Amino acid sequence: MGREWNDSQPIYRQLRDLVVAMILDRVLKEGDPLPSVRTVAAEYRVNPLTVLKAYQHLVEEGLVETRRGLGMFINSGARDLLLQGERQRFLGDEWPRISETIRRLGLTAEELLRAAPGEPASDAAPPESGPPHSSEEER
Amino acid sequence: MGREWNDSQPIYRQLRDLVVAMILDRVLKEGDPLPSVRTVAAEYRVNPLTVLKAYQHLVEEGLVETRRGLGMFINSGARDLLLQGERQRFLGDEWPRISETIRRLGLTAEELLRAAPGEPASDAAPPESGPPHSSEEER
DNA sequence: GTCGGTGTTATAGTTAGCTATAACACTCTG
DNA sequence: CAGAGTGTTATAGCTAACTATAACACCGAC
Repeated sequence: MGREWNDSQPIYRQLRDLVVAMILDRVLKEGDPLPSVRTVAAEYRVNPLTVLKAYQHLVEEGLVETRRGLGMFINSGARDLLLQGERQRFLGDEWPRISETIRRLGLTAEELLRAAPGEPASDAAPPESGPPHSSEEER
Repeated sequence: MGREWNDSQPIYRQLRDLVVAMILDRVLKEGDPLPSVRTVAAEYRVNPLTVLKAYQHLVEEGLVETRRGLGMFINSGARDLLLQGERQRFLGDEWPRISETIRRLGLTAEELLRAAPGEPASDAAPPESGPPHSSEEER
C-alpha cells in the first residue's frame, strides 16, 4: 500500500504519470472511473488537494472527463492520444538527454539490457570487485 | 550565453549535472579550476548563491576541492569516481523507469537510434501523416 | 598595504509544492 | 427527504528553491 515518492519530481506529477502508465498498460480502459480523489489520498497518505491537482492536469490534457457528483472517467481515445503525445515528448525531449548520458558513461547495450526490468538476471554471480568495464577507456 | 533551464529540476541540480558532464567529457580535467561562482552567475543570469549550492554539492561528492581565495578545482580521480557512482545510479535508478516507459510506448530500437543526438538524420523526408507505427498494437 | 580576484555568510522577500481542516455543490440510493 | 458518495473551493501554515543586495575573509600581484 505504501508507495515511495521520487524526491526529484513533485508528487502531483508522479501521480499523473502513474495514471498515464495505467492507461497505456490498459489497466484503466476508456470509460473506466478513476479511483476517487479521497480514496487515493487516503491510500497513499497524501493530501486530497495534491491528488486533485494531478487529476485536473489529466483533464486539461483531454485524457479524463469529470462528471459532477459521480467521479472522473477515462475519455475515449485517451490511449491513442497518449501514445501520440508521450511518444513525441519522450523522443524529442527526454531521450536525447538520456542518450547523451549513456554515451558519457560508456554503457554498453548488454549492460542496459541486463539492468532493464524483466531481465533482472545478474545470474553468474558477478564479483563485486571485478572490473566489468575493460574496453571503454579510450585514453 | 543563454541556457534554458529544465523546469522539472532545480537549477542548482542542473548546474551540478552540467559540470559532471564536462568532467566525463574531459572538457574539465583533473586539477583544472571551475569557472568562478560570480562568472557563472553572470553568464547564466543566475544568483551566485544558486551556483554556490551546486558547487558545494560537488565538494560533498568529493569531486571538487576548494582553495580559499583561489577558487575550486577538480580533484584527482574525479572522473573515475564519477564513472563508478553515476553508472550505478543510472543503471539501478533511472534506467529501469526509462526502460519501462519505452516498453509502454512501444518504441522500437530503430526509432530510438534515429532520435538520438548524433543521428539527427530523419533523411528520406518522413511524411507527417504517415503512420510509422504499424506493428505495435497487440489488440 | 591596496586592489581585484576568489569562496562564503547574512538578511530578506517571492514563489511553488505540500499539508491540515473545513465547508460547499452535485448525484445517485434508500 | 436524508445520507453517502463524488469533485471542488477556501484558509492558513510550512518548507524548499530562487532571487536581490550587501558584506566578510582569504590569496596573489602590483
